[in-house]
Amino acid sequence: MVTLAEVAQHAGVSASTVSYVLSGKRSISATTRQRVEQSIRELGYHPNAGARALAGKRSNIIALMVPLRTDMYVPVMMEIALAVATTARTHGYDVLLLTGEEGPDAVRRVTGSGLADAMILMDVELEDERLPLLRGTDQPSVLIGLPADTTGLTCVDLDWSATGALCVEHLAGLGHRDIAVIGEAPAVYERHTGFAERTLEGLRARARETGVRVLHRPCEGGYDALALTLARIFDERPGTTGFVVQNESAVEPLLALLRQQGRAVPEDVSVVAICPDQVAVQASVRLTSVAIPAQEMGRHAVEHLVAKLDGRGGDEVELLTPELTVRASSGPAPAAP
Amino acid sequence: MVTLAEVAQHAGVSASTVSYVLSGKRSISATTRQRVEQSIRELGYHPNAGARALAGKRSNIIALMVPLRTDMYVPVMMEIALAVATTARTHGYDVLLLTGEEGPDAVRRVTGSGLADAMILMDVELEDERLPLLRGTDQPSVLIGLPADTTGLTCVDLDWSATGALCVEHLAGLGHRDIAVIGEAPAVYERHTGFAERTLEGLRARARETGVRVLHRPCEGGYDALALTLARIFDERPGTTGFVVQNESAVEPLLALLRQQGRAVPEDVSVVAICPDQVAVQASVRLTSVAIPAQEMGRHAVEHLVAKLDGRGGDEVELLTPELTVRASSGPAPAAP
DNA sequence: ATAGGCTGTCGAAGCGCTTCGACAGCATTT
DNA sequence: AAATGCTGTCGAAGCGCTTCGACAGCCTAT
Repeated sequence: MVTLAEVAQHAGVSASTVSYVLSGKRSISATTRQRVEQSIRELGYHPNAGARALAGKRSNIIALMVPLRTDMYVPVMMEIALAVATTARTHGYDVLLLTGEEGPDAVRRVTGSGLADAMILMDVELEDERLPLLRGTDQPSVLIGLPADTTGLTCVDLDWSATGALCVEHLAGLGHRDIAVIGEAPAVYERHTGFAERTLEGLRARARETGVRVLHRPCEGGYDALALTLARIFDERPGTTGFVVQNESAVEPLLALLRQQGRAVPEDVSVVAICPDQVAVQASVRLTSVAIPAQEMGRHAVEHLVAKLDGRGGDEVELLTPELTVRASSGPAPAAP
Repeated sequence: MVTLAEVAQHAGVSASTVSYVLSGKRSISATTRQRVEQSIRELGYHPNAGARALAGKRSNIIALMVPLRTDMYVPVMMEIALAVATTARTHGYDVLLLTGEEGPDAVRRVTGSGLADAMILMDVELEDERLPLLRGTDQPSVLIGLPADTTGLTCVDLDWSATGALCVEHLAGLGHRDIAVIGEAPAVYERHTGFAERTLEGLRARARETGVRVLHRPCEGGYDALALTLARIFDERPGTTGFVVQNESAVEPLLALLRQQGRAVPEDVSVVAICPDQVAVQASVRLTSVAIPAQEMGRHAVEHLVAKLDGRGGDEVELLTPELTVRASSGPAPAAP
C-alpha cells in the first residue's frame, strides 16, 4: 500500500507538501504540483481513509438511515437512496447505509465514533424518537420527511399537504362531488408517518373549501384487500365518482376492479394517483398523478447537508411543490343520474 | 468527545488495558474488566472509527455496490441491500453504499484507501469489467450473481438455470407443449446479465428433454409493450398454452390482457412467474412462481465475506436451489381442440 | 528455597495523515 | 541599502487507537 511519505520521497518533496497539493489549502508552485501529481499517478496512490479521518477530524462519509420495513414505496426509497449516493459522490462524500432497525442507537454509534460527518434520515415519523438525539448533537443532519416539530432541524420533503389539496382541486374542478381516498396500509397511519397524515389533512381542507365530500380508507395492497375496501366505499357512498390513491400496490387492483364492475375510467369514475411517474405511465390506464420526486428529494437532502458541513446555511425546511400531470384516468364527472 | 485515554484515567488503568478489554485479545481480570466497562458506560465512550481503522488496519466496513439502473427488480435489489446491511451489523460491520456508476474506479478507490475491508458486488455481468480488479487484489469480495468465469471468485446466486428448468418442468408436467417466455427488457440481455441468460439456457435445455417448444421474447414492462409482445407471440404460436414470466412489470399486464382476450387462467393458459413471493401473492391471480430469495442472497453473501475476513473459507460458488410454489395460475393444459 | 511458568498490566512505538509555526528566498517598498 | 511582505516549502507534533515486548507478582514443580 502506497503512503503519502512514499509519494513525497518519489517526488523529492516533503510529506506536508504532498498533503497541501492534495488539499489545496496552501499555495504550491506549478512545477512542484505537477511533479507531485505525476508521482501520485505513477505510484497509484490513494490516501488512507482512516488516517485522514483521524488527522483531519472528518471522515467524508454521510450516513443514510433507511427504513427496514418494506410496507410502502420501496422503489421510492431505493431511488432516494441512489440519488443520495450519487449526489454525495459529486461532493466527495461516501454513503454509509444504516437500517432503521438500530433506531436511536445507530445515531449514537455513528455520532460517537466519528464514523460519519453527517446523517440523512428517511421515513421520519411525526414524533420520531431519534429527533432529540439529533437536536442534542452538533453533527449536521437532514431529514427526508417532516416531523411535527421542526425546530432546530433541516427537512426536505414533498409538500404533502399541497399534494392532497392538488388532487382534490383537480377532481373538484372536473365536477366531482364525492371522492374516496385509498390510503396506505393502516400500520402506516398508526405509526404517524408524516406524509400520510399531511396528505389527508391538505386534502380535507381543500375539500371543505370546494364543497367536496371525502371518504378515507387505509388499505393494504393487493387485490383481495382492495376488493373489500372498494365494496365498502361504494356501499357507504354509492355516488363516489373520484378516487385519490396513495398506495402503489393498490393502483392496479383498483383499475382492474373498476373495469370488472363495469365502471369506465375516466367516463364513470376518475382516478388520481400519488406515485412515481413510472408507475403512472405503466399502469393499464395512463394515470393522472402527482409525482413523488424521489431523486430530487435525495439530491436536495445531500445539498443541504453539504452546505451545513461547509458552514453555509442553517436549519431550514424545504417543501417541494407538487405537480399534477393530467393523463387518461381523470375526466369530467358524469352527469347526475 | 470521549477518548480511550479518558476512559483509562477514569478507570485507573492504562490505555492498553482498556483496549484489551474492548478487543478481548488478552486476558483481563474480572474486576478490572468490570471497572473499565463501568467507566465506558458512565462516560458514554465510543471508539473513534478513524483511529481504529488506522491502527488496526481494518475499517469494519463492507462496501456494497448496487446497480444504478432501475430497469429491473428494484424491490429485489433493495431487499438484498437491506439484508446485507442488517446481516453485516450482526457481525460488527457497517455497509458503505456504492453505486455502479463509478464502475471499476470505485473498486480501486475503496481498495486503495482502505475505506472498506471487503466488497459485495451486485448486478454482475457475464464479462464484468470489475472482475480483473477483484482478482488482482487481496481484498476479499463476494459477487451476487454469476459471471462467465468464476475462477478465483466467490459468488452467491439463485441457480437460475435450475430455475428455468423448474418452470418448464412444471408446465411440461401439466401437459403444456408450447410455451412462451416473457423476459426482461432487451437491454438486460444486451449487456449479458447472467441471470437472464442462464434462466433461458436452463429452460431451453429442459424443454428439449421434455419435448416442449419454447418461444422467448424480451419485453419492456407496461401494458403497451406487453400487448405488442403478446400479440406477436400468439401470432407466431397460436397454440401457446403456457407462459413463463421473468419480468415483474409484465406480470400484471399479462394477466389483464389474457383476461381481456377471454383466455382464462389457468383453464386456457397457465402462467409461471419468476418473482418475489410478495408479487406472486398480490397479483390479480395468485401466481404459481419461483421465488427470488433476495434476503437469503444478501445474508449468504455477507456470511461468505465474513468467513473470508476471518481467514476461514475460500473461493466458492454457492447456488441457491430454486423452489416452485404452485398457486392458482397454473393447471393442466387444455385438451387439443 | 529456587527456578520456571502463568497472568494481568503497563509503556512506548507507530499506523498515515493534517496542520501549525518557522523560515529561506525573492520582490517590493522606503 | 535596509526593512518589509510574500510565496513556497519543510519539520514536527499530534489525532486516538492497537499491539508488542517487558515485567511484576504469584503459583507450581523440583
